[in-house]
Amino acid sequence: MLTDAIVSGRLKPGDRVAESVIARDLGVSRAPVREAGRLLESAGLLVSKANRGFFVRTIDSDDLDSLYELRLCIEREATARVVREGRSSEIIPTLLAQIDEMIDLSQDSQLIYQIGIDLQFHRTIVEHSGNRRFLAVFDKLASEIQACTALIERVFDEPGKVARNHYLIVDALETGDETAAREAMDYHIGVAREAVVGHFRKLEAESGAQV
Amino acid sequence: MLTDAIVSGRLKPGDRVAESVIARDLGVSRAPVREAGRLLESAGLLVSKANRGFFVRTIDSDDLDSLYELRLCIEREATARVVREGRSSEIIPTLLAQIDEMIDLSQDSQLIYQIGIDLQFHRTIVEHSGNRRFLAVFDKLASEIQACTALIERVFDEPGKVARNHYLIVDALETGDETAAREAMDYHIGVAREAVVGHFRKLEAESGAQV
DNA sequence: TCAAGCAAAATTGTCGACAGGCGACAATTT
DNA sequence: AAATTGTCGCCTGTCGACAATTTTGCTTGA
Repeated sequence: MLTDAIVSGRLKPGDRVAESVIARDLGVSRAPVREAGRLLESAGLLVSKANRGFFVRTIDSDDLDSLYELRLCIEREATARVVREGRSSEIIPTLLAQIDEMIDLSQDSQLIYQIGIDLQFHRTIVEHSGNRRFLAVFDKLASEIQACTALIERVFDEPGKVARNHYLIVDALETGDETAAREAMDYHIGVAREAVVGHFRKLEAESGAQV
Repeated sequence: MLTDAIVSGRLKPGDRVAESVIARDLGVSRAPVREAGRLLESAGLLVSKANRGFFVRTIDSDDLDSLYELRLCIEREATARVVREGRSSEIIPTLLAQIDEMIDLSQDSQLIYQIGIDLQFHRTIVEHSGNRRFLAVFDKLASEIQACTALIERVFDEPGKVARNHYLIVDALETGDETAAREAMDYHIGVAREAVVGHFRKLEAESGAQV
C-alpha cells in the first residue's frame, strides 16, 4: 500500500504510527489499518507495543550487523545452489540488465533507487536458488535493509564502482564453480556490510544512541 | 494462546480455520481471533486466502527440505559464533541438562515432547550466538518443524540414540575449535534432515500429494 | 519555580452489525 | 447424462461505537 512509501522515507525510526490518525488520513476504518500494521510488523518495519500501538522500528548498528550476517548465510548458499542446479545461464541476462540499470542510476545520483535495483539483483539470485525459504527470509531482510539505507545520506562513496562490482558475481556464476560463486558473494556482501554498518555507526555517534 | 495447541496437534494441514467458529468457541469477538490468526500466519503455521480466511499450512517434502537447509545455514554459523565469542562454557550445563531430559523422554517414548526439548537444545545455542536475527529466524523455523514432526508417527527409529547424539555437539563446543563446532552441527542437522524429510516423503507417497 | 497529583483527551482493544464475495447445491439447458 | 446457470448460505472484510488504558495538560501545593 501507500504505507510502505511512508515508512521507506518520511517517518523516522521510533516515530509513533497511530492507527486512528492513519485511518482518518486514508478515510477508512481502523480495521484495515490494523491489518496493514500487522503486515508491516511481520515485515519487520514496525513494532507494536501492547496498548501503545505501532512504532517505526529502531535499529542499532549491532542489529544491522546481525542482519548482514544473516544475509550472508542465506545468499552465500543461494549463490552456490544456483550454480549447482545449473540455473546460472538462465538468469545472467537479467542480472546484466540490472547492473546496467544500477550504473545508470549511479550516474544520476539516484542512490535510493540504485539500492532498490541492487536488492533486486540479489533477489533474482535467491529466487532461482530453488530454496523457497531462502527467498522468504531474504524478502524480509531486504525491506529492512532498504529502510536502513534510506536513513544514510551517502551509503557508498563511489556508487558507480559498487554497481560495477556486481560483474564479479556474474563472472563467478559463469565459471560454473560452486565454491568460486559462493566466495564471490561472500566478498561482495562483506564489502557492503562493512560500508553500511560503518556509516551507520557514524550516524549513531552523531545523533546519540539508536537510530 | 490455546490456538497453538490446536494447531500443534489436532488440526490437519489444509484444514480451514474459520475465525467466526473459533470466536464462537472461545466466546470472544472475531477481532482478537483475527489478530491471533495473523500472528500464527507470521509464525508460518497458517496461511490466509483472500475472502476465504485461514487454513492450516500445507507443506511438501521439498519445502521441508528447504526448511532444513535454512536451518543448517543458521545453526552452523550460530554454533561457530558461540565458540568464537567464548560463550561455550556458559551454556554447556544447560545443554547437558537438556540432553538428560531428552534421554528420559526417549525412554518413556514421549517422542513429541522429546522433539520439543531437542529444539530447545538447539535454541539455547542459537540464543547465545550473539546474533539476534539468527534467533528470530530459528524461532519461526522451530514452530514449523515441531508442527511437521507432529504429523509423523515414528520420526526416529532410535530416539535414545538421537538424544545421545547431542553429546557430540557439546564435545565439539568444549574443544573450542570453531570449525569443529560448525562441522559437528553440520553433521547433526544433516542426519536429522535426512531422517525427517525421508519419513515425510514416505508419508506423502502413502497419502498422495502434499500433507 | 518545580514537583506531584488529578482530570480530561486521545488512543488502543474489543464488540456487534452489515455488505460483499466465494463455494456448494439445485434447477435448467444442451 | 453432462454442463451451465441461478440461488442460498456461510464466511470474511469493513465499519462505527463503546470500554479500558495511556498520555497530556492543568491545577495545586510546597
